[in-house]
Amino acid sequence: MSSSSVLSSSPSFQTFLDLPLKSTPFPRSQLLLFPPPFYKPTAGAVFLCNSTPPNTNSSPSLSDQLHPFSLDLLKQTQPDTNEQNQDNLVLSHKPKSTWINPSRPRPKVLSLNRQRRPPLPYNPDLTDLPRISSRLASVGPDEFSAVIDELLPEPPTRETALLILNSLRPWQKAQQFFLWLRSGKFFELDTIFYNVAIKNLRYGKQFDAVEILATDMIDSGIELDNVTYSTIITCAKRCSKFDRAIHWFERMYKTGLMPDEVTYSAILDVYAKLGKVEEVLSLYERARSNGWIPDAVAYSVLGKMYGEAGDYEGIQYVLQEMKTAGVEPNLVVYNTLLDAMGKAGKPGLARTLFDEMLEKGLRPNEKTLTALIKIYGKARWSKDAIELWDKMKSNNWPMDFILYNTLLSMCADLRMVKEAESLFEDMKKSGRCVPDSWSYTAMVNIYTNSGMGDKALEVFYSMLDNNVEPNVMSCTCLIQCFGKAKRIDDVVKVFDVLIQRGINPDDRLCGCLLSVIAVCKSDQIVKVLNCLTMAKPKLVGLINTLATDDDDDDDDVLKEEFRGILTETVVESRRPFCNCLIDICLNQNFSKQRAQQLFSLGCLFGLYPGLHVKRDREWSLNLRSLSIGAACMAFEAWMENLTACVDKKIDGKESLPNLFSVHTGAGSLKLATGLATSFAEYLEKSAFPFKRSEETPGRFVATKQDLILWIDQLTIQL
DNA sequence: ATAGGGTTAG
Repeated sequence: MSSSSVLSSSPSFQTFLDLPLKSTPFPRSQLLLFPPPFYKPTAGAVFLCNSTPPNTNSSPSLSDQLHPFSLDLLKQTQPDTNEQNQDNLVLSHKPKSTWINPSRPRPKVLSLNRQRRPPLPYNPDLTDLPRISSRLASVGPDEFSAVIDELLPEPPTRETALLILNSLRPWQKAQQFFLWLRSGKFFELDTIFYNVAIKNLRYGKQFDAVEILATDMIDSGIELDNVTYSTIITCAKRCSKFDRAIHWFERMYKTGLMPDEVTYSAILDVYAKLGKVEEVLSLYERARSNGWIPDAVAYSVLGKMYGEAGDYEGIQYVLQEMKTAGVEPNLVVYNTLLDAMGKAGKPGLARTLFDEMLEKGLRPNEKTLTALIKIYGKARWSKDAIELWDKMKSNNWPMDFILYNTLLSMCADLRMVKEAESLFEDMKKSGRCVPDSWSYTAMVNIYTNSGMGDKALEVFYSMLDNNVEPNVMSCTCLIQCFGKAKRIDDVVKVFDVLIQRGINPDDRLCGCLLSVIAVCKSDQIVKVLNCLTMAKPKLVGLINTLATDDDDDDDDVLKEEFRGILTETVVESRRPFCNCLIDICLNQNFSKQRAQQLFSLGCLFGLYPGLHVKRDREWSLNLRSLSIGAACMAFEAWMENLTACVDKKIDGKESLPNLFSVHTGAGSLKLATGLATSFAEYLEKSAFPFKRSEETPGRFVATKQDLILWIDQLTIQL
């Protein structure tokens, strides 16, 4: 999971727990350290003339100059209405495309001409090359030097050396060969040699070595050109050293070299990967006003960025910009935008885009189809998914193992058991794709989702027989399934396999074990607790604390113990932990007070955001994503609150809304039994005045009158 | 067959 979603999912949690904040890749102040461009200013680049020479930090940076520019844009496109202002704010970041061709020319940020490659000289002694290459490819690191000497008794020509260098993998060989060439001094190693060497190091993600080479170039006075910079920047990006990528980009301006569009798109992608949408847009617009006609690659970068942000308006903006610039989307752009549409939750528009792409005569590839299948699966559009699958077969569109696995996962989500089985057979017969742990896990998932535990176990064992390493998810699915079926011995059996195989039980799996403990009979609990002791002993300790009645002053003990566990738990498992622990307290007859304490700690730690919604006419309680026990605790706490509210406002009842509602959700395919049913049962057993809504499944309502009447009765009873 | 940028699965 990405760090940004960790940050955004529960901000308040971090405050309370004093979690170490996941730091952004580098501080904003560094991000804004663009170089002071000191290249010869073009006409109209007035403010650039005033910038001081390089190597001082006091001059206005390019981004300082860009910053007000983006603020200007914000002002120009300020939304004129205040409805949906959240969405419009996003829109307002996107400049209108009429921006090109402004009255005053803007200072240059990129060169409109790509760096050209000199034509290659004809080289007659390339005939030996295959022999040399294949030999070097097969030789181990220890003999490498000796084999080079043997294969190249005569110094190679410059061209042969370049060809060999280019073909060497892994990076250690390329590095060795490069050093051999350098020490041999057969000819001067120019920029091209360094560029090829850097590219090879990039394959091996050796960014430190890349920087050493680049520094070496600088020290030796070898020119760094656009190819050098774009390779360094993309290497930094692939190694997640975004600050270094920006450092080298800045250095270009400092040394007076203009990036061309390749380098420029590379840096756009760096900012995009950092989620710096505004910076990307400023750079994009700035280059546009320089007369840049971006190509498909640049638009793919923009599209991907908006996809990651789930920003539908942004995707539309990209499409519009392409039209304005007269750029036709190619297959990659379509693939990116389709995926982006999926991430923005727009399956219908993805389908339309796909149709448009077909109409243009483009043939989808594996990635296109993977994106679409994922979207249809997520949207639960089984009809469209099956239709697409038929089309894939009849058009003989390409399949790869990722697409197979995506199809299998979709079948699991949509409970398409038959289809999954035939796909799985297809895959085995295809000859090209061998089922991997992902495929087997999808099959396990399919069977466990449908309650077919024995079938799932069968697939699980066939995975082991085929020497495919099971992953933790397959174990989690099985444990969940057997837990629901109260087959505790099978739960333990699966857990044992996991331990034997040395698979690390992750937080999800521990959450699953907790949920098993919540539902199993008391004489079975110890078996599961034994598993949990191996997986996460602290949770067993916490359960012991919960089993002990609170003697008034150990409130903080529980709080600190729980906090300690949550701090080291991944975000997406924190709420499930709390849910399950509450269920354990209630189902295993620990004191109810413990369940209440857990719930309020959960609220304190920000695990249950957005529980209450107050509108003028209706106050509601959103119990979706709570377990039944947690839902009851939340509901009772809410009722207590409402009672206090009504009592306080005894003279001003008009400030209360007319309607109160509780939402449990109707229960998706995945949670077939659903919270709604359990909550309805709970309400029936209690005297609370809420009734099931006739119109909306998963909704329970009470009027203000109901509530006041109920409270009055309570008072009389007391 | 000799150097650079973008797209695929819980």
